[in-house]
Amino acid sequence: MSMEAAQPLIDYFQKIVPLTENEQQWVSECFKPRLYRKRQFVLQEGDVCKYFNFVVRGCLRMYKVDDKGNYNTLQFAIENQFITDAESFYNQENSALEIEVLENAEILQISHSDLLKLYDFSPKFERIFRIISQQNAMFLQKHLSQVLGMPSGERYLYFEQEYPQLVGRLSQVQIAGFLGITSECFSRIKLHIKNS
Amino acid sequence: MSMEAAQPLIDYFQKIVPLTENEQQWVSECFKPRLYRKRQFVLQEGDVCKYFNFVVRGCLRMYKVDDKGNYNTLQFAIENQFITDAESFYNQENSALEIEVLENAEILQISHSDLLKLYDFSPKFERIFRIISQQNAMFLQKHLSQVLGMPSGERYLYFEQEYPQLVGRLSQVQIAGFLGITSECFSRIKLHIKNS
DNA sequence: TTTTTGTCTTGATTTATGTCATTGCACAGC
DNA sequence: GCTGTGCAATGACATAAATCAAGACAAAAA
Repeated sequence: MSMEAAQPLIDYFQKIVPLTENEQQWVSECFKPRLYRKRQFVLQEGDVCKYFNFVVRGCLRMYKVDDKGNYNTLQFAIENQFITDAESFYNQENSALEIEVLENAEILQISHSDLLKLYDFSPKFERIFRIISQQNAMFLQKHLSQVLGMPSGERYLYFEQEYPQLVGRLSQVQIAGFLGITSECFSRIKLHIKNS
Repeated sequence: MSMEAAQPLIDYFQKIVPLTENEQQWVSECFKPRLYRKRQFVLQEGDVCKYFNFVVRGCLRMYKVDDKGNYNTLQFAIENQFITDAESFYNQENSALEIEVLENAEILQISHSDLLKLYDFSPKFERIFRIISQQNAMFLQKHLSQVLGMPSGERYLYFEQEYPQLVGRLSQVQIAGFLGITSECFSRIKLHIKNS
């Protein structure tokens, strides 16, 4: 694959720390582009999460299926976002989650061992992935604080406000799974809020 | 304060990456020990989270108070654990959360600017805090996947299994706040599970 | 000792949400 | 044109959980 496949990711990194030609070269070599179609899986339950994923284009979701078959969604990812089961990837152990493609997607993937090589090649990558991990933790912390104990009406408003670019792109069922409510409940809340 | 105040933290770091004498010295100087009494606050809503906190001894919780006055708890922290409002600390903006001391505690605190100095002093600290951030993200991801859409019975079992060392140390109200349920519900669930 | 305080339990009731079933609609494929 | 498919809306009903209230109990304070 040509060098420019990794360009969106290199641009992303450069906003954090400028990279030398050589470092950019390493990024291009370590991150492999891959195309996925809608409904395919980047990660399936029981498998090890082999790659740290960067979305160049498309849309994905990561969720846990519970006993009743509900899709409890932890995260969506669109252009210029990362999506990875942190626990499975860093510990290289079997995952309890799935990552599914919602819209045909182009992904840049780095393996665990290649990421370790990248860290050793330049401390800049340590910094970049420290910051990415921090941002990931911030996102999870914010989301947790919103869904924990909040009534469904507030969760709906929070989603609309926090992720306006996702509202038109996802189905109600998908958003509901992210907020920990059913799609029927979601539908009723929408009606209730418009009327108030 | 004497040099050995930071020793538990240095030991913690050494398990990730061995440190030179000089690096240990920097840790001792950047992290300031502070004593807190039960019911005091390390962070109050509306303030900026000035410090990244490491618990040497004691017990703390971080929570968001909602409209109804519930304590929606994101995290507990005991010996050898970190507790910080990531969003407020990294962005140095006002916090929506509080960090409260549940048992008299000894904390090691580093300011945001001192942490940046530490990063610039040695890339080892980039690595250490990358790994700490990863662990934090893993914890949050796991907790989110458990409380999102899971019935209260399963949340209870999950807590007992995942945090046995906390069960005897926290009150039911405190655990319930972490699981996103009321203490009455928690009490009934306990009864129900023993009988089955 | 008695009082106070906090925690847990238990019951009665209300409320929010889930569940199940049905309908309508838009869209893709034949 | 149909026909299937997926998604959203809505109604009827069931159920889980919150709420409100009371009482038991233990530990700490007076």
